[in-house]
Amino acid sequence: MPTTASASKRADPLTRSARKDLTRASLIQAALALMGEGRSFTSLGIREIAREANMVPNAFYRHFRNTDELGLALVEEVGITLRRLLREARQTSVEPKSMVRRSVQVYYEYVRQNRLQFLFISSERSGGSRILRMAIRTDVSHFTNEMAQDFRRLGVYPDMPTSSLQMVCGLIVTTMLAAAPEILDLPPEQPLLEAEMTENFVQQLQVVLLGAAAWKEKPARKS
Amino acid sequence: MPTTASASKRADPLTRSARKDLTRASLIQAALALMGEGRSFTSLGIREIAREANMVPNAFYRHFRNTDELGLALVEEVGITLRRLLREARQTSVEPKSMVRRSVQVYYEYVRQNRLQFLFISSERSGGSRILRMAIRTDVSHFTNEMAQDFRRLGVYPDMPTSSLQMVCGLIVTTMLAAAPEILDLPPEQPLLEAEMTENFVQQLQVVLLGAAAWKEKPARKS
DNA sequence: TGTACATCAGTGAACGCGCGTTCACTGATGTAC
DNA sequence: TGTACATCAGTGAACGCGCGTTCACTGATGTAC
Repeated sequence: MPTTASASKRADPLTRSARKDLTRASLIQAALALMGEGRSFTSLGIREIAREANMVPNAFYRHFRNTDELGLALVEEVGITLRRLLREARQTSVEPKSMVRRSVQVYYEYVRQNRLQFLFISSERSGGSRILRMAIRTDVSHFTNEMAQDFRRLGVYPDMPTSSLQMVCGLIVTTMLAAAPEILDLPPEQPLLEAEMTENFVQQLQVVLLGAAAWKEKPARKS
Repeated sequence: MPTTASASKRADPLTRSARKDLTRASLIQAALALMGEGRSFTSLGIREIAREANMVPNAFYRHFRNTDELGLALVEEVGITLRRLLREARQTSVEPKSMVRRSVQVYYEYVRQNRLQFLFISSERSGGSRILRMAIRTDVSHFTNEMAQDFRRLGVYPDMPTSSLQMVCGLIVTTMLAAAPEILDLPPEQPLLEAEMTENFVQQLQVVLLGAAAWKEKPARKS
C-alpha cells in the first residue's frame, strides 16, 4: 500500500471527519505545490492534483466537485493570510517618517513567506476562471476596505471623506499587488536587485501618500 | 473541400509567402477569438486553434513550433497597439485641467476597441508561461519609458530626475493596467457603473500626479 | 514564352497518452441498542 | 460494555475523448533553363 497523504491508518485517535479535513488540506497543499513547480492553477487537472496528494484520482470528488471549487477554498485561505498581514502591519510603528519603508519590508517578507499563495492570486486574479476572478476581487476589495478603516482609526488623512480614502487605498492595494509578481520572479540571493526593487516600491507608495495629502475633493461643478 | 481561412485558391494573384502570412494571421486571430469566448490563452491547444482557423491540426506547425511562439507573436501585436495608444494620447490637448480626464477617456475607448488584446496581456502578464510573462514585462517597460520621454518632452515635472520620472510613470502604467480587467469585465450598457469606474480611475491618477508634483528626491543620508 | 523540376503550405490518417468521470467495491469508523 | 448494522473516505478498473506529434502525401506556386 502506498503511503497516503493522511497519517497512518493504524491506531490513531483521529475522528473520521478530522481525517477527511486532513486529506482535503493535503489536496489544497498539492495544488499549491504544483504551482510552485511553475504550473498555473488554471492548467491543473484533477488527476494531477490527486496524484501529487498520493490519492487515487476519483477520491478528489469526495472533497470538491471540480478544480474551481478547490480554487475557492484556496481563495479563502488567502483571505485569512491577507487579514493577518494587515494585523501585522497595524502593529508596526506609526511614525510617518519610516512607516512606508517599514510596511514595504513587512509586505516583502510576507510575499516571500507565502510565496505560493501570492503566486496563486497574482495569476488567477486576471487569468483564472470567471468565478475565481470574482472571488479574488471580492477578497481584495475587503482588504482595501479594512485598510481604509485602519487609516481612519489611526487618524491618517482625518479630513478626507471615506469614499476618497477608499479610492486612495485602492491605489495602494493595486500598487502592492502589482509588486508581488516582480518580487516572486526575483532571482534569489541578489541583494542589489532586491534593494533596487523595494526602493522603487517605497518611492511609489510615497508618491501616492504625498498625493493623497495634497488631494482635495473637487467642488461640485458650477458652484 | 471546407472553406479555408485564406481566400479562395483559384485565380488570386497572391504570392505564396503572402498567403502564408495570411494563414499565420488567421491563426493569431483564431487564438484571440477563442479568448473572446472566455478561454484563457494558456489553456488553448494547437488543435483547438487550428480548428478555429479552419485548418487541419498539424498545419499549425508550418507557422509556430508551439503555442508559446504564437503567444510571442501576439505580444508583438500588442506592442504595436500600445505604441499607437501613446501616439494618440500625445496628440490630445495638454491643458493640465482636463488632461487626465481626457487621457482616461482615450484609454477607456482603447481598451474596449482592442478588447481581446487587453484580455490577453491582462491574463498572461502574470498567469502565462515564464517566457510570455517576460516578453510582456519587457513590452510594458518599453511603454513606461516612452511615456517618461513624452513627459520630459512636454515639460511635465521639468525638475524631476529621469529615474524618478520613470518611477512615476511605472506607477501610472501599473494603475492603467490594473484598470483594464475591470473595464473588460464591466457589463455592457451600464453608463452609471461606467461613470463611477472612470471617475475612480481619474481620481487615482490625479492623486499620483499631485504626489509627483510634491515629490522631491530624498537627500543622500547624512549630508 | 514554354517546359521540366523543386519547393513547401496544407492534407489525411494514425499513434500513444493523460484526461475527467462512472461504477461497484472495501473496510475502518461511527451509531443504536 | 458488546454486538450488529450503517456510513462513507478512499480504492481499482474501465470508458470514451481530445490532445500533441509523426508520417507520407498532394498539388499549386516558384524557379531554372
